[in-house]
Amino acid sequence: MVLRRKPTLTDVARDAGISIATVSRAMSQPGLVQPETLERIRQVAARLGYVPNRRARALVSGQSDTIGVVVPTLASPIFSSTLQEMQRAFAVNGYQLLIASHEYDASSEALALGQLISHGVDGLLVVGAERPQSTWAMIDSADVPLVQLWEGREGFDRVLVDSFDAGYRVARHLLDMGHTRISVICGRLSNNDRQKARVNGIRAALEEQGQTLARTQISEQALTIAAGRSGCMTLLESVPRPTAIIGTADLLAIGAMIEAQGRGIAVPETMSFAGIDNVDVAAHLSPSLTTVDIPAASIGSEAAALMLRRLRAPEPLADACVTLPINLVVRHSTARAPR
Amino acid sequence: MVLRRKPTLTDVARDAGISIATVSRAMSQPGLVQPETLERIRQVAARLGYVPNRRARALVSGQSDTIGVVVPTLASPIFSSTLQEMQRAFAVNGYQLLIASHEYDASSEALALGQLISHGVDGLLVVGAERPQSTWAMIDSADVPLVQLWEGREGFDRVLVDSFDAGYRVARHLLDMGHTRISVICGRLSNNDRQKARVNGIRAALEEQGQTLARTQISEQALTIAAGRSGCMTLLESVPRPTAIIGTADLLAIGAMIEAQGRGIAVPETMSFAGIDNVDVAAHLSPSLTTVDIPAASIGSEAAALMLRRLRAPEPLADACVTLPINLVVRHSTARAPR
DNA sequence: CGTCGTTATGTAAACGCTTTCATATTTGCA
DNA sequence: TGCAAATATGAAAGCGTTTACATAACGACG
Repeated sequence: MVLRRKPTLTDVARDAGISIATVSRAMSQPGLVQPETLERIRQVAARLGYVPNRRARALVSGQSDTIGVVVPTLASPIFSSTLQEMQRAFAVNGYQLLIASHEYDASSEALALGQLISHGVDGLLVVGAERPQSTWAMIDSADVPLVQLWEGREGFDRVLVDSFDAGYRVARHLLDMGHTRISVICGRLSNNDRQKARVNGIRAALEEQGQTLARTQISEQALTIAAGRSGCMTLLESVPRPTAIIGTADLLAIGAMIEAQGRGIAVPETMSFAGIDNVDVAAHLSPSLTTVDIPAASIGSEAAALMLRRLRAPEPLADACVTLPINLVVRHSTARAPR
Repeated sequence: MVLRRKPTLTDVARDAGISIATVSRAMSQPGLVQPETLERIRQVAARLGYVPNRRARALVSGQSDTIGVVVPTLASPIFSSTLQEMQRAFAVNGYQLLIASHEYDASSEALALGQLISHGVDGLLVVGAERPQSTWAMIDSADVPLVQLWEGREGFDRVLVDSFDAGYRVARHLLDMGHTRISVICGRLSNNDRQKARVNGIRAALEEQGQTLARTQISEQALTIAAGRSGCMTLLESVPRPTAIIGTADLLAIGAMIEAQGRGIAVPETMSFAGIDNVDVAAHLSPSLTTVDIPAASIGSEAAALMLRRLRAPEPLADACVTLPINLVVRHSTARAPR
């Protein structure tokens, strides 16, 4: 009784003694077929286990009900929550997400984008604006709606978060507390304009106070807790020792703080620690981590909303630009600088 | 100069003064066309910005180079790392991942699976084996290779992790340390056979020692740190107070431990805490968290390997079953029970 | 009672590609 | 030189849908 081949419109049509056009209409525009015919078709379809083939539908209609997303990595609490929200918003509207990641490698990203385009996605979501000219050219010629996340260039929709400001604010907070020796642990800067902007924001705040951010005050690391620890180890060796360390991602700050505590350094009395992201665990650490809240989930839902709006609009739209607010969350890992 | 329509094989063929069949061959089996013709075709294709349309290719070849994955949630460190590895393994082999999540809702899962199937994925990856008969029927009739993750029923490939044993081992560890009042914070049990198995494992270990696991010793919560805290609050009220709390997910255990510490309870001297998962942060907490390591990333790569093997095999294969080892990681959040 | 909308259904042409089969054209070898 | 085998290309038939366009049946209306 096992069918080797999946039933098609033709199979249903034959069994129902009717033409495939009518069956097709019964599936997509039920109003157009007579109620009793409709009923018969539905029964046959159910009996055969007919499932419409979206590839064929996509081929003729030009719509695939599929959205492509390219993120740097899936293994990050930030991108996870963005994706989670995005997936939810799109699923509700009948879209599936084709997800790719590239581990901060420009050519992997280009490859992934090319594949997604050739899969015929109805829309494309990308993180950041920094990519080779050739990749942009590919996106342009694909003629597919694009929404940029976090950072974005003009000409396409974008959901922005001011990473520079995030860096600026957290640095400013520490400066206001009287810190004059602030060091930074950041993620790999290449192909990561968010990390760059955060560091630049910190630098701007420091320079505003006549301070500088020397190379020796920066440790570039992978984005893990363990890397935060090792970054902290390095920075602790500099003389004079910093009174505050900013991790440009919470995981880095968390690692750094833990490392310092492990060495008997009192946090925040002797040294302050602050991050950016506001990941789940930050609020629960001891001491709880001062950080800048990045609304990762909202980025996902806003981006989805923008994309859906564009997909539904019959004529071309001017590109939209939504900037989401960020907030300094002062907790207990930062305090006035010791004298 | 902007092309409104994407160039097709026909466009390339016309410009190169050649038939579409040859162009098609030039794209997929370059060996079959004369070097100079090939060169000419390549130039025209490049000039036109031709990208093959995979939907059309999929329609005729029956292969979409697309793999569907359905996970309970994207916002979990565990599933994230599984997905990350999976995505990498598949990308290397030219496959794209269509990812859906269902938030532990059976009907959402069925919907997602239906959509993936109708998209014509070449393979399907699912978490767990617990789903309604109708969903299984759909999977069966789709006639698509399936790999099950974490738990799985016979008849399909599966990459297993013994969740029961994970629960058993962590409970056993506490029992061996002399604990007699062990309470549990677990995730929502409905539609989550991993959580169920972990709890059952714990129960089995307890009963082996003549103990029981009463309803009042279990707190069912969402899978977040905050939920772990609130679960801990509840359990602390029971009299006599437990001497050890197991979180059936690290996030729960972490939240619980933090809550207890916040109330001035000495960990592990007065109370022990243990989790399951071995998330990144577990090793870095103070005290570091005793837990059971679940090889989430390996699950992803193993599953991908199984799927790729099946996709490449010309004839049907017997279903494979890989069980990945789990390991109790004893750290500093557990100690002998106080007298 | 013939003409005109309606309404329900059928016919057939795409959509962009792969692939079989047929048709040259070239090469190898007796 | 002749014939088979190998090589390169083309013509055309799908793959499973959607969707004009055509057709048929049926009242309604003048």
